[in-house]
Amino acid sequence: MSKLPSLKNLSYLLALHQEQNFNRAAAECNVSQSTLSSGIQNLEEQLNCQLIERDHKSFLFTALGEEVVEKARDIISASEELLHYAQGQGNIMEGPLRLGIIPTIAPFVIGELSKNLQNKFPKLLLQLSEDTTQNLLHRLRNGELDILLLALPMDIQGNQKWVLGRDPFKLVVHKELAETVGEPVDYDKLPDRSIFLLEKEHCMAGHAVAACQLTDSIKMNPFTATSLHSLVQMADARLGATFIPQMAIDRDILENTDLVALKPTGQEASRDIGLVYRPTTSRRQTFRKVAEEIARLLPINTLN
Amino acid sequence: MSKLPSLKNLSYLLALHQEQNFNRAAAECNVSQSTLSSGIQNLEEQLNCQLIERDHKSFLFTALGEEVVEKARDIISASEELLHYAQGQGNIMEGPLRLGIIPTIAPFVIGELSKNLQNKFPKLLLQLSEDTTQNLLHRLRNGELDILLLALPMDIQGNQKWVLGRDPFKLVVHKELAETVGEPVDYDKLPDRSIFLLEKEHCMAGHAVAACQLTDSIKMNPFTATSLHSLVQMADARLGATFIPQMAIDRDILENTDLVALKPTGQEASRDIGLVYRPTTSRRQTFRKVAEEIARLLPINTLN
DNA sequence: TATGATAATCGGAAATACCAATTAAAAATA
DNA sequence: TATTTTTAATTGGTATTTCCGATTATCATA
Repeated sequence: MSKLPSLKNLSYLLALHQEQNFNRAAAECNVSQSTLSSGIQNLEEQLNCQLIERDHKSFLFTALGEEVVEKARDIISASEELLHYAQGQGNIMEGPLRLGIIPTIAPFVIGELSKNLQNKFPKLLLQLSEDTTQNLLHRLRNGELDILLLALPMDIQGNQKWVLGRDPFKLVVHKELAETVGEPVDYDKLPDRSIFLLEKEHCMAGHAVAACQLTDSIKMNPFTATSLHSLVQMADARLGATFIPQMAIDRDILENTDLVALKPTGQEASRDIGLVYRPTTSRRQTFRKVAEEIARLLPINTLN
Repeated sequence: MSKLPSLKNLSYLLALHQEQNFNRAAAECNVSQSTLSSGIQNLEEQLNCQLIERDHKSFLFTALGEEVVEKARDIISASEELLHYAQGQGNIMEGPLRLGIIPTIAPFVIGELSKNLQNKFPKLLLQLSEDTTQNLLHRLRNGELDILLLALPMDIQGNQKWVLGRDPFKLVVHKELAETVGEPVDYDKLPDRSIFLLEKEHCMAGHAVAACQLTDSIKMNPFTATSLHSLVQMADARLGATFIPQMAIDRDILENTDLVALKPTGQEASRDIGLVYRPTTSRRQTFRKVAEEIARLLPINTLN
């Protein structure tokens, strides 16, 4: 049986894949360029296959090389986890935890969440990162993040998830408009193009439309906002109505406005909130405890 | 950041855990005893924790050591998989696949299965192993086996599963008894203590009792058999009736007997057949293709 | 008390990992 | 076009690590 590749060489390969440049990758690994170069050659020899196509000046990862990178990532991160685990004397709630959250959830949970985690697991080092669903999924794949807090349904690619709970949508309008619209909401009473939503990079626009059965309605305004807070300001300026998730209202996003929240049409006008992680992780237990903490903060907790 | 442990030292630890003896473990790894000894010490230093308690003469793995062994196993096997994968130029249906099957399934699928896999994936090296559910689960944990074909429901511990299909139970009686019993079966027409089952090491006894709603019936005979073929012989000798899964009947287990198969009472008198694997595996795609092949051989295929 | 088995330790030899300097080739710039 | 810069591979030498055989220390047991 041939010898296993060394973790060192695998980490060289990962750095090279990330930097796409031998010098920068070598610097990243704190070794000389020649060391990294021969490390890669060594690896190719051991694996008995071509990982990168040399182009005399530059290079390109082969298809096989890309796949080896994927697998190497899992091995390296499992090894890092083993190291942390052992150094923490087996305490799984210790060390860094890199959590990615989408912008329509983050501001309404991170305060309470980090406070609670800090209390219960003082050695856990929560590192938050706010980004769009697509970017977060990419960074999860990279190994740059450990878990993601997303709104579902969503294509989570090869990953696994727990559904933590549900977050109802409310139609938010100026109080002077509330009576005209009624409750539950009758969209026909709203002027055309008077519903404002987030730009489509945010999944919330789609979720709200689907959950509230508003597909292709002429009621939607083509102008889109980039944050829930902007939407609230637009509604407060009587430009129209909008959908705001319950968790934002619970955190007083409507304070100091003249807005009211109405229950939209549709039995279950809500989005699901889920925690997403790589199927190859070996930190399920850690993630699970975090999942429980997050679920307790949601308007409707559906975690087992 | 501290240095990652080397795969070599991790494999020394695994060998030591398996052999529980430095000399044998060293032989296993093809290194000297001193090398293995210092490898372990080295590892403890790097991980900054005690993995084994030295007792001046012998030793014992600490709780933390046991857990590190678990995690190390995953890392080593992921590395071996990477090696195989790369050496096979990325062909996931290549190299050894160690499949464990329980005795009440094995004889009725392995013939067709190995033939079909051989045709479709000639480079796949299927290594079969027949054992009880409990032993198989233990060997899966060990890394001694890759996947298990089991009857469900069953506590599969921390593992993951796919349900491949369903296998109905039939009540098998001598043809001279068939008319008395009727169809669907009226158990009251059977004499007391006339139903024979497998010994309780086999999960099938429990599954049959549950599926056919026979709990604690006085109809059961306390004498138990060790194989389905014995049960068939006993029924053929008019000692009583028994339950036989459809897949066995499909493979002509009743040939050259005077037995008939009757539909038992109960809407869904059947067992589920599932494929079980470690959650940390990185060979899901390979396993999935095997799952599809197995599902095609079952009486009722329920795999997506 | 001797014997055998065990794991740790020690010293030296072999293998390797690493670096700095150099080379070679292409790209960017003058 | 000539020069400079950037890039990865190669080379040769050094430092480090790994490994082995021999030895030691400890215990169980004959």
